[in-house]
Amino acid sequence: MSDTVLTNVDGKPLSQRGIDTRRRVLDASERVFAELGYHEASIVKVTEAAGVAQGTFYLYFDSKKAVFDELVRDLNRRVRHAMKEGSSQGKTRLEAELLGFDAYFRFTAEHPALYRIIRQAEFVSPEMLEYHYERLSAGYVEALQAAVETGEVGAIDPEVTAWALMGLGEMIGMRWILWGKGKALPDDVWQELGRIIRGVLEADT
Amino acid sequence: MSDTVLTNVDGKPLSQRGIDTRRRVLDASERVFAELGYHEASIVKVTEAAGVAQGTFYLYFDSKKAVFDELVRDLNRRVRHAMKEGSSQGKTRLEAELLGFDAYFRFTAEHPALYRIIRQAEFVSPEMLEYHYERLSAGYVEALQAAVETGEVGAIDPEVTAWALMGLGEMIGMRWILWGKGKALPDDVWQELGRIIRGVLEADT
DNA sequence: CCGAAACCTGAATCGGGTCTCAGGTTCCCC
DNA sequence: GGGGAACCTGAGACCCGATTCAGGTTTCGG
Repeated sequence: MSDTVLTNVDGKPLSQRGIDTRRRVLDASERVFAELGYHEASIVKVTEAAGVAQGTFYLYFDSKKAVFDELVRDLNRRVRHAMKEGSSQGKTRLEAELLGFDAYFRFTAEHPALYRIIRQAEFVSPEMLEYHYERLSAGYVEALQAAVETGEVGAIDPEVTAWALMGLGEMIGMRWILWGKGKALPDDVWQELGRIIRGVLEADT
Repeated sequence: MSDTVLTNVDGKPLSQRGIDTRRRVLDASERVFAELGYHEASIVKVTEAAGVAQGTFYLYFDSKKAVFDELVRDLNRRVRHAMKEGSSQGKTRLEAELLGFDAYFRFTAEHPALYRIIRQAEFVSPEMLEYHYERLSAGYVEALQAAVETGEVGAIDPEVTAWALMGLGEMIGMRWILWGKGKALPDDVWQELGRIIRGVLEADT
């Protein structure tokens, strides 16, 4: 994790003013891409939302796709951070897993852009789609692997289990957070999700 | 399920020749949309792939979005049919579930268009995205509900469980079928998936 | 074999998108 | 308070796409 210096398209480092403008454009991109989707989100709309001229966009990003890729990286970093933060409070693997899910759902509620942008990546930037899921699953795998090694959970396959948990969380999040009214998981759904995750972490006896 | 008569855009029934041409355009759409994505898939490319002129497209479909919607309905009908077919051979709920997954993975291997088109629906046609998942989950719910009622599985919530299974299947399918080389689930992954599904169907003791 | 219905054609219309660039403006150090 | 570096502007060059439509071709019952 090296801190990379922000640069303009020519590779020159930015002044504080440049850094701020770049951030404004990136944030505006998140909003506009999330609301309209990649293709409907024109550079005109993004720059309007950011309050800058069209040309300014190209001072900081090579292309429309480049800002999309960066958005994926940015959101990915942020969810993983939120999830790690949440799960770190857990005393057992199961508790940690549930807290991680909770953090994930909260993040989803606050940043629907995550879903909406990832969905588009399939065609806009397939490599970023893989990047996102690979990194997300890596976090799970690591934690599950550790839990297997300490004997806290039985003989499960961390890789397959990680992807299963990820898929299950994504779908539940879509159904109850994204499509739901309250922007939070209803209690009974949360209960049931607990049961399911418990089942998933249970090795054959 | 009423058989609907195929018509041109004015609502007139088609002759056999018309039916064939319409089908050619729809099939070409599936191929082109799956390969290039909705936005890159121009009507020019679709009609070229179908071997007809651009105008012909509009004899059978109102718009580019209309053919997309129909594609979703078509693929949805076909996966559900394949899954029902597969799971109906199962003697127990678990066995049926596994056979359903197997059918789903086979379908995915043969029709990657399913994933690729559904992903796009988020922005192209949100109502079709919901349509797809709602109908898919409905199949699960019905079967799970029945199994709960006969006491074959314990006190699980069919709705939440259905969406969890769906999400898990989708993610595993993406990772090992769509991204994988062999277009089939490796044995060890399949084993592990069995364990996971078993866990998901297990009510609290 | 004729006439109308059904089908097919593809150039043209119209709208809109990304990215460039020549010309300002602001900042900041000396 | 002057000057160069960094930053910003927005009109327009250039490209591409969905949809239409006036005119041709095929089919088929009688």
